[in-house]
Amino acid sequence: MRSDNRRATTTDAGPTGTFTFTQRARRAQIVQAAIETLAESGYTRTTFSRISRQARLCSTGMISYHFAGKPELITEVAHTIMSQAETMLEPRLREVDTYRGKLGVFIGSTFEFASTYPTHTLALAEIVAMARDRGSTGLERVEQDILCVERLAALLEHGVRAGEFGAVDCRTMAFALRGAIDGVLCQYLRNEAVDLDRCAQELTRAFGLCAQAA
Amino acid sequence: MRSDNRRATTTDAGPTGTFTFTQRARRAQIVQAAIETLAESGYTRTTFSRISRQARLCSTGMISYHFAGKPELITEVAHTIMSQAETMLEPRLREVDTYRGKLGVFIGSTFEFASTYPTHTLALAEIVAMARDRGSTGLERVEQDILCVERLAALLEHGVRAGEFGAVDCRTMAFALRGAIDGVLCQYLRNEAVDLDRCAQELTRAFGLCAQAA
Amino acid sequence: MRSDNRRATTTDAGPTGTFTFTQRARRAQIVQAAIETLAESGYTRTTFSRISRQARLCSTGMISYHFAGKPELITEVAHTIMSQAETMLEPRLREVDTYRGKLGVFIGSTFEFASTYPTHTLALAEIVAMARDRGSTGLERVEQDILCVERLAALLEHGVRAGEFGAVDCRTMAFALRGAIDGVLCQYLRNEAVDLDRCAQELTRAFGLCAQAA
Amino acid sequence: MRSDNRRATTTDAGPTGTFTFTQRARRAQIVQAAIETLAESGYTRTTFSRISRQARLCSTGMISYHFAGKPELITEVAHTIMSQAETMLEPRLREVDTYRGKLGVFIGSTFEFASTYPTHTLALAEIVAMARDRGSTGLERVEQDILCVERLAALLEHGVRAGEFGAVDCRTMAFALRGAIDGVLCQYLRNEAVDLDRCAQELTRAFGLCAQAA
DNA sequence: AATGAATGAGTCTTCATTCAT
DNA sequence: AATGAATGAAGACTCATTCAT
Repeated sequence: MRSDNRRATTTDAGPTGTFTFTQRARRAQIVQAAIETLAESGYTRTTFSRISRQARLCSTGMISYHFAGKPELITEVAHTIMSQAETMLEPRLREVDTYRGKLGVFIGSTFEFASTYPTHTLALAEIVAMARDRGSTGLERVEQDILCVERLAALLEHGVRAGEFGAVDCRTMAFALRGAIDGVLCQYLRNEAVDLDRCAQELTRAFGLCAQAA
Repeated sequence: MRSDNRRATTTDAGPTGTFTFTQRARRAQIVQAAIETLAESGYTRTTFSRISRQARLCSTGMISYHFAGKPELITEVAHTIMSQAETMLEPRLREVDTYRGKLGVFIGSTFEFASTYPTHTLALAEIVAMARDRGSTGLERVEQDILCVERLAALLEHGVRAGEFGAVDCRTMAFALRGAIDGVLCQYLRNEAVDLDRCAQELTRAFGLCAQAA
Repeated sequence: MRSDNRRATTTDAGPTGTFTFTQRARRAQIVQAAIETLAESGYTRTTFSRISRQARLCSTGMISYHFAGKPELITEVAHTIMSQAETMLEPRLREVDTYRGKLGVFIGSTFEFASTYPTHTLALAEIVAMARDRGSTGLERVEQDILCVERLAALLEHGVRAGEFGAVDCRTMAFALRGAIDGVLCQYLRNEAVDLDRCAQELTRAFGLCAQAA
Repeated sequence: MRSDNRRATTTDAGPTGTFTFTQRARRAQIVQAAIETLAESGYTRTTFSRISRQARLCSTGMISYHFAGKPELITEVAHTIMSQAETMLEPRLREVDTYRGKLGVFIGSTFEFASTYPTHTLALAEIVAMARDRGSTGLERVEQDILCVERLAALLEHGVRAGEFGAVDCRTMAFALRGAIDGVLCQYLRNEAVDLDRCAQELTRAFGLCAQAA
């Protein structure tokens, strides 16, 4: 647990909490190392030892010093990656008017993020697996955040209301689409040749059409 | 590793190997307890001691006595569940002639299996996560068996050749469909209300149509 | 520990105790398997499991059934091998009159036993190692028996009294000779080419002469 | 395997590897405890838990923390003892010119080491037994180092060439001498009264003469 | 007389966490 | 602020021994 001697003098009341400049830098360094370790070695082998080895200038003790525990670290890793993906997605979504267009942007942007940051995507995939496991304490929140399909469901919902999509159970379709995207990315990250652009088009059409004729 | 004590006298040259009646019974009991533990506590917490507690009447040594190691146990669990799903799927596939029909049967039967055996489905999902992790040793074979989309890809391929489906990258679509199915099941297994039947229809249509109009 | 249900009906009040015909046969079979296992797999790997596998027709339970414990089994193995060596040595010793001659016979016969029964010699060597270990309970007696140099010391003593050898500390020289023999056998059993005959002559002369000129 | 936690910052590129001051101290402490345990309890009972008990202040985890595994610990123990013996032997060998003299020094110094450090000698004897066992993994290198008679064989060889010793199979004689020394030490370490000095003289003469008259 | 099955104490090892410095 | 060292609970696995049949 977080050592009591770690006190913030310069405060940073952002969403990441209250940390000094140095602390934020260290946390970022550790998070980066954790991402690389997750992507390279996989969930089970992502131990504090490996992470600290990856971030050449810290010991396992330092990780415990900067993070309240493993769940906090993993949570921060997940949020870091997700907000990065968000950064790529957000402006593109705003450029498009139709919901079908937004759907295409969503899928395409997700794929592009994966091809631009495969390490981060792999790491996030490992965390998804980790978080799905009801054995990992402290990751319940992350699980909700990661697996969250609310945004996607809302997009579909709006599209339905706008008459662009058929009347479907949007939440379920969101889960299906989320799964489909992950399935394709899984294939892609396994170094199989995948035409992500074409695939994005096909998925967009399939999920756009799926309930239209119903 | 498997205790050298345990040697079969009554042979059973089935796929389960060469075991006596009692051995098969114990193995089945342990496998069942492992399934329940996986579903209930998740992969990380599925330790020999939890499994033995679940199976009530044995110590952790007994599991080691009956299984060569953790990978063997997990492998047997996976194969048990998969062959159970296969048993449900196989005859239904044969009842249908068209590939589109077969696709619908595939999705529907997968959903029905999940609703009939949610525990087994959850357990298999945990193993999938486990197997994807590059950190787990000895599960490489299971990984291939579980994550295998060959069957699905072949079904789509045949459908394309028969002119029932559009010309798509069948392997990628198989990954997408596999992912979509898992995504919906994920929602379902999280105790959310899902109309699996309707969802099966929609997915069937979506993936059946997806490239037809191209 | 020896099961109480094992009762001798036909008695055999020999040095091996009181056993029925069947019991003696089983014990011999197990002892033989133990010898082979010791020679092949070495001390640490000589477990009841391996022994019972070597003796194809018995389970580990049977070994416990026939022997009071591991020490008893190992003890019997040692005595079996030693009495076999004795059988080869005894008549030859009687054929020679001088003590120097007897010394040569002792060394030569030991070497011949090793080349005739390398498996037994290897097994005995493993037991020697095992018995020297103060960690193996119940083998104290075996240790005394195996490492016993009384016979050799007595031979030297008689030779000294007869004026054939110089006045040495016979017991110490017996230990040295015993060690020298084992050293050479160690080399021989490691599959190195050794001219045992010539070596026997040299050792005989060396230890015969060693104190003569003193 | 060696915990990844433990990483040296202060380097020590000696034969002991790269360790900090504290690490070297702890390793030495554990090695010392292991030596005592080996000598007192014997090889089989030299478990991490006994060693840690002997070293009073550490848990078994600490041994794993400082050593990559049991083989590494045992190897370090062996090398420690052997280099200690070497330290005693080396300068004495250089003081003597004749090979016969060197032979005497070798035997005498070995005996003196044993009488000065009986615990270390006992411990090394246990490791020899351990290393001879084909069942112990990871000790192959130690086995070669410990059982190595090359040095002795070379000494004899040089003596033969210099005409000081008779023409014998030096390697075999080295094994015999090594064995003879061990045999006597075995007696000595069993608390029997042995006149090591006189014995050294006799062995030197015996092995020096052994083939001279041939 | 024999066995297959079960046991449980004990093995080495891993790892997040703590703590003195 | 940081670290190296230490901890100890928990992990999988082994094996001589016991026991009902």
